Amino acid sequence: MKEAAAASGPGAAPVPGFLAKLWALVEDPGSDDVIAWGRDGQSFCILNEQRFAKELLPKYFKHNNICSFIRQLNMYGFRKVIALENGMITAEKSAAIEFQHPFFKQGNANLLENIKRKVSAVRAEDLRVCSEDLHKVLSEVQEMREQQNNMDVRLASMRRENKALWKEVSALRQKHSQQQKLLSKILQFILSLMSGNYIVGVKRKRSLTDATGATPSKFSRQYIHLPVEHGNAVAISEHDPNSENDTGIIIQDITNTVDDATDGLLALVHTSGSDGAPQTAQEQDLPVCEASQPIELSHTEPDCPAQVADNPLKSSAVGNDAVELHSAQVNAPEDPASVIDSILNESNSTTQSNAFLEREEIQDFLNCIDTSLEELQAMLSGKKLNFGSESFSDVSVFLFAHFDFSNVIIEAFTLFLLMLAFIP
Amino acid sequence: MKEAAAASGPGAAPVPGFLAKLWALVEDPGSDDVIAWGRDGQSFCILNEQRFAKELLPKYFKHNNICSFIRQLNMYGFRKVIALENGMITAEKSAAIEFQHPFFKQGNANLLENIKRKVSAVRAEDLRVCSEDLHKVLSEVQEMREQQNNMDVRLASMRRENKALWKEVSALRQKHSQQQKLLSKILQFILSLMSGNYIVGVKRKRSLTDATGATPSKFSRQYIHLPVEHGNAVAISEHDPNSENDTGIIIQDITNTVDDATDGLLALVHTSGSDGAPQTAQEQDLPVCEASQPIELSHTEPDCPAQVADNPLKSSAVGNDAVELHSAQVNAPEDPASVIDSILNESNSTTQSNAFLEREEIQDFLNCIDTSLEELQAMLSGKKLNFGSESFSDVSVFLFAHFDFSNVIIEAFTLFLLMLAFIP
Amino acid sequence: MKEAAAASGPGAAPVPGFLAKLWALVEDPGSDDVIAWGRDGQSFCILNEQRFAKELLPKYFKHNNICSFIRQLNMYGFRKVIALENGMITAEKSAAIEFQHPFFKQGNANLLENIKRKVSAVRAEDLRVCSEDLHKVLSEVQEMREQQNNMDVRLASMRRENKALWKEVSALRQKHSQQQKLLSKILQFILSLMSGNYIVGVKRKRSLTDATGATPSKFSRQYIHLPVEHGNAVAISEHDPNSENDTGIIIQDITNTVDDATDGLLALVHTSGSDGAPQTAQEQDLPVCEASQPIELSHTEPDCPAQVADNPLKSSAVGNDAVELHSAQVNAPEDPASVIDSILNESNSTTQSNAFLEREEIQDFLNCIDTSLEELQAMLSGKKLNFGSESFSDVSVFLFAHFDFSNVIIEAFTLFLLMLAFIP
DNA sequence: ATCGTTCTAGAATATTCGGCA
DNA sequence: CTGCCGAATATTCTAGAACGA
Repeated sequence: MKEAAAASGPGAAPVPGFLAKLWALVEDPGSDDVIAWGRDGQSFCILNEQRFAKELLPKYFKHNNICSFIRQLNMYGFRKVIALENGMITAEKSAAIEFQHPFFKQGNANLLENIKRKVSAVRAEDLRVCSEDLHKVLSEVQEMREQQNNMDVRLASMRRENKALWKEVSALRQKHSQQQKLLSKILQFILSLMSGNYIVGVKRKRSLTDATGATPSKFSRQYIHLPVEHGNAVAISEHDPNSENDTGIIIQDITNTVDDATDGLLALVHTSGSDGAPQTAQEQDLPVCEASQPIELSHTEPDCPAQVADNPLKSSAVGNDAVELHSAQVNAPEDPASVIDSILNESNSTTQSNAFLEREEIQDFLNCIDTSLEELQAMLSGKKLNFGSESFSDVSVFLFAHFDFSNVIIEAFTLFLLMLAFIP
Repeated sequence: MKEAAAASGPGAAPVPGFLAKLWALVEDPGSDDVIAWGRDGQSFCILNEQRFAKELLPKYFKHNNICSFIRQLNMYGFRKVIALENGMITAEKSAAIEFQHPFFKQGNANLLENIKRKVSAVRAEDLRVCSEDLHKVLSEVQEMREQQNNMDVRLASMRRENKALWKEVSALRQKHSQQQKLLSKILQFILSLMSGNYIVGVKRKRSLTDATGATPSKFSRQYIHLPVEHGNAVAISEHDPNSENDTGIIIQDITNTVDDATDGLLALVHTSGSDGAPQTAQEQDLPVCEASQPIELSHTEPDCPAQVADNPLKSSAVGNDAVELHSAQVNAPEDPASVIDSILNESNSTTQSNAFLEREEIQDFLNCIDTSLEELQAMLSGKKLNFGSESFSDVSVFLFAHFDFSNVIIEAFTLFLLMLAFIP
Repeated sequence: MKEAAAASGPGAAPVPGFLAKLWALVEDPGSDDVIAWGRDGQSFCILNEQRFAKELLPKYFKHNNICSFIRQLNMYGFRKVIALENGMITAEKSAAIEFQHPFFKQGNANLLENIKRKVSAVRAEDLRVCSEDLHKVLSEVQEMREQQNNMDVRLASMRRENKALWKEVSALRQKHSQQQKLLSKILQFILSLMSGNYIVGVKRKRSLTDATGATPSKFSRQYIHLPVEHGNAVAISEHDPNSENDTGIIIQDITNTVDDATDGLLALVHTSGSDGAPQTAQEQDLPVCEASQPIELSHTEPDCPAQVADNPLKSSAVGNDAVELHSAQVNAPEDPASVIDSILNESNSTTQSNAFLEREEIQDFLNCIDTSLEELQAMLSGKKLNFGSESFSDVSVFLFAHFDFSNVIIEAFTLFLLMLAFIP
């Protein structure tokens, strides 16, 4: 009877107790009135539920509950066969219970081993899908959120970095601008030096001529002008479409930052006291305006102390003419000293208008030069030139009183003149 | 019987049929042997399952299945009371089935309305949870999406910023390079000045020698080289490949494009007439081109009018030697003028190689100095020095024909020679 | 009879009980007078509602309510067939009830499985919504994930870019610093030149005095040195609030802080003692400090040598004091020679080492010069030259001891002296 | 750890009720 | 008014889960 499981023999699949018992129950001819094979052995029927539960079940199982039995059936995949007459209200006794399973066929006990007990793996579908996916999504979202925050932080840090970079670049640009200005000044200086040379040369000729006894007064201004102008003029004003600068040799660098307003300030203070020697002082401002327009920063530094080196000119004694001349000229950009001065000063980096030399200033300068030369000529020609130590001293002072190179030339020239004077 | 539900009256909570029937069943004294109140009316018991199912159930429900009945009980929240004696296998048949519910108490029919049928609470729960979570997730996702877009924007803006930064840096680099070149040139200039100083000494000697009446043709090229070129500077037009400017003093600053390595070219053309002759001044414009290109503007200004002032050097008569010499030489690096020229030209926009002076050049320079000194020595030691007026004029030309500093030296030397000549 | 459902066999679609029972009812020939196939088996008709409900329904269902039956029919998608004669109010009682369904055709029991019971759209809705939303969320999340990764990549690339930018900026800063130093040197040089000019003037006085009969031999090289240096050294110390530099010609370059808009301050104070008075030289280093500190990169360039050379200026009387001073001082930037020297040297500190002259080389050069001069001296002294040999030699030394421009002046000055000497 | 038992729940269908167009 | 439908409940079948062996 209960050999179903045992009969399967050793090595065979151990058919669960329930199946074995069920097989035995159904097979047992003695209980056919209670439970028996159904339609051609394709299913089995419990004909008398009452008796089955109370009489048979306890013999095979630990209970007399048909519910438990049915539960087992379901657990093993058996399905109830729905009878048409089920619905009958007046059904009464005929309520037979019929179950079937693909592998529970009369005469095929060997199929039993294919019947497997269900292990809760079904319910997955809906909830699993839903909840699972949902949880997956949730975790994923959380992960992404973290990632996002992370990225946020990185982005912020990069932002800061970038700001710093901008500051750096701005500073660099400013520095560059500063340097450029300096360079420009130096170049101007050198050029003015060179041009000054020329002028001197030209003038010398004249001077010579004049010295010979000509009419110094004839020197038309323009005449001298030209070369001179030319000399400097070398620095020319080409109009930049941007029109930011229009004169002189301009090396302009307009950068972006307003900040750069800072300037190197170089003040030249000359205080040379020399006996009896006239001093020539000359100063000028070289306001270098730089139009800078920063992107966002806007602190303009008014650090430019517009420091004007004043020269008290306590000149005196002989040669004051020269002094006068000197004093007469202002803003002569070509004067190396002033150029240097401006280079050093350069603090006037106010707003825009990188006004180097205004054309008028240049004009003034040129005029100045002319005047100076004329007077020099006059002096030299109408002189008796006795070189006493004093006059000499005067000349020497004149000679070295200036800082710039053009003076050197002038000095040389002067010496030459003196020499000429000496030569009988 | 079935008034349980109906009896509750109108307006009252409509107690479900099952509860009403159950109440009636339990209350019915006639069925107390099958179903009745349990422990003090706190629960009810089915004393005879068999009879209850087959006899009573059909009277109240459309089935005779105790399972269905129990299902309903569970559906309404009734719980089975586990009897101790239940576990016994051989327990007497009287194994009663006992159920209880908080609101199913004997004598308290009014509580029944509190008993609610579970309507797939599970499903509702699940759905609720699902939907809830889902909406949570949705909102979260949406939030993240916004955040992401936000970040996207920020990133893009930073990207733009970075590009601008690159441009800036590039511009700065270029500007720097430009400056470096300029600096290099200036340095070269200064160095050449220094060396020129010496060299001039050498040259002077030769000039003197020649002036003596010797063989002008002996003028070694290099020797004279310097001064001459210098003198006339011999208008040098260096052709900038970019050809934007080729004359005049040009200091060009083209920032933006790295490639164009454009250079400021500064050509100086000096044409000085020889002795006694008035000098023709010739001026040229000094177009200052500044191409400053901000980040995006890209106007390359070809404003440099390639103005080439050529001076056919119609010099003549005396001193033509110098002239000839002049024409002969070009680009002697030691010549200050040429150095300046190159500074201004700056066409050497090679890579970085802020090529100042190559070591060999310096060596040459040193050698030059040595030679100069030696020659100077020689000259000084064996002197006869007779200066003719011609030679003088020549010298004067020589003296002023040049613009650079070396001229100063030359002039000084010349003066010295003159002096020597004067001294009996 | 009961085969409707059962007959479907195992694995077949389990036709719902209602459909099976309905099929059975309609098919059953015994009930054809109550319910039977309609128009050619395309539908079925309930011919006698009363008898059908009261006699047949209970046999198949748990009710005798034709409404419930019809409800089920509707539930399964059956539609009532409206008979034309239905509209008649006085239509005979025999008004049959006719229903039809696309898959309920006589002779095609196999189609039954296609008939689906309508499920409370609610549940479906919920599920659908759930699933729908879930999938939406899923796809969205996925999309965002991609986007995030994308952004991640971009961010990383920008990060790299930024690093490169930092490097660039750093390099630029360094380059700038280098240039600044160079410029500073050049400026110093020029200034020293100018001041040298002055000094020369002073010296001239001395020279004259000396030449008059003093002890020229006292002029040691160093001696001359001092004044010169001093000349520039005048360069004065203005106190920059930033206190980073406090002396001399200062060109300061502070990059990092935008605000501090530090200023290069270059103060030149010339204090030239009057004739015969010793000059006080004072020099200081011009430390150019560049404090650059990026946010995260932390390469602090130790470019700031915090080198403060102070010269207590114990200048005094004539001569040797100066010598002492001299020996005491090294690397006096104000000395043109040293300035140039430093300029040239400075290349070593840069990156690529635009190797100029090595300090030793320069030294060699100087020595060379000295030697040459000595020899020259010797030669000259052995001459008949009217000069006091000594004084001349001295002058020569003076003449060639320096390479810089001040020499030009010095030379001129020397010439002048010579001239004086010549003039009877 | 699998299986068995029991209680409970899920799910589909069934029945009923009520509403709507 | 009635066919159709939503909703609540009922019935049935099956499954989940706890617990014990």
